Amino acid sequence: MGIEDRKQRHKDDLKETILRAAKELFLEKGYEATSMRNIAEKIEYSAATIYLHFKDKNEVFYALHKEGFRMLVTEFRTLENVSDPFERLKAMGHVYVNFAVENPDFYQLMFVMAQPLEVLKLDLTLCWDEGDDAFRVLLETVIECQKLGYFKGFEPNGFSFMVWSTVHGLASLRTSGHLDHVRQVKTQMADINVVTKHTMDTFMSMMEQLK
Amino acid sequence: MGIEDRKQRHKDDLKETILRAAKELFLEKGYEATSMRNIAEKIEYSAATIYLHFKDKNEVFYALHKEGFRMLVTEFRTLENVSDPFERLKAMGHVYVNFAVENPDFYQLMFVMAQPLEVLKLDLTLCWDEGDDAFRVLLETVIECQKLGYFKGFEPNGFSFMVWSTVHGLASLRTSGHLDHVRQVKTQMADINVVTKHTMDTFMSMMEQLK
DNA sequence: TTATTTACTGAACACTGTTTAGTAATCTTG
DNA sequence: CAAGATTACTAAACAGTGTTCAGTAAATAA
Repeated sequence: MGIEDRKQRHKDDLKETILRAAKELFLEKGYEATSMRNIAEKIEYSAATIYLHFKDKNEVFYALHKEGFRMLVTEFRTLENVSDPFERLKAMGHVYVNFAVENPDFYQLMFVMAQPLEVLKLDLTLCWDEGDDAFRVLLETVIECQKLGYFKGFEPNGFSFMVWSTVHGLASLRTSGHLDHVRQVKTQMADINVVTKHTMDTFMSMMEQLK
Repeated sequence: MGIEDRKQRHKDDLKETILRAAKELFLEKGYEATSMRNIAEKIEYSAATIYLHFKDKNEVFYALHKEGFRMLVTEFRTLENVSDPFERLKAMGHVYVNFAVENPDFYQLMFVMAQPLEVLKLDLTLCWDEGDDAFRVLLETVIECQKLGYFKGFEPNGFSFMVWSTVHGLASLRTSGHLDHVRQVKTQMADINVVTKHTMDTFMSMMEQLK
């Protein structure tokens, strides 16, 4: 029995071990399809043990939610050395959509799923700190662009929300499969990556014309 | 074969009764939280009976999915008498977002949830006919706008995908609560409806400048 | 040495979607 | 009319779910 085997080995941070296993399973099979027993089995503990470290399945979810934002913000940080703010804005768009495509479950976790109300109210400041960071980076980039003459006459908050909507909308339609469906039925475009890029490029060149 | 007709009618009645009950429960408690037994209980049949009319829970879902699109397309049709295509495009945006705000579960059902792959492959043409209709209406409006000099030099498919992304992104961030969260933390805007409208107006006036 | 705390688990509870074997009632046919 | 076939339906079971809780063995403290 695996449980007996495990007792022979020494234990370090069990909470972290649970998160690593949960992350792997979530990214592999999705949130709904991963059971607490699956996670427990993977780390050779009983399911009940997870409840000693996390209130419920949602709390495991939110720990990873936070980690997802750290990943995204880290990727955004690598763009800090792109000096031209409009080029940076374009790069941010691509990083955002690529992140969604490469980590669809994390993306779902972070931006698509509606937050259960209790957690939203209690952890409001806690669990979205990194998300707010990401928005702040966007807003600052928009303001920088405006200093260079882009988006003249637009209120920066509204403009940032609009950019976020477009990029998030594209990421969401892309990862849900709806974009691909309409591509197949309505267009002659070769594959989903072409459509994604084409849509993004259309938006970027639209913004470029607002110089 | 009047008797055959009557039998078929009775069968259709029950199928419709199931859908009405499922719709009420889905809109009230959401898809995941509604069980087949819940639906059965509501109409005072056994759960197994539902499986005589629908292959599985997903098929109930897709029947309503289709109905949601019929509702949205119906709302779009009322805009056909708006003669100016750019005004019509703006109105479509508002109808779309309002639909999402007023029917968040239907919206989730139609645009947010990732389609289970089997159904996507089998029912591809069937279950999204109305969705494709909605996209076609958008595409035609974009083309009409271009005839009036808007969006010059943009490929209409890509432009339509971009418009859809933005409007869907706004609807999705709005209904998930993320938009409201960032509003609270980052802006001084009064309430979520103001932000939603402001974001939409920003996008519309951006498009207007492409004349 | 004894008492207490810690770390963990097996089993149970109340659910879930789905299948199947079976039952009554109705319809068809000899 | 009687017997067989068809229909409409269901109770019960299966294998799974998230979660709780009583209980246990080991480590630590008194």
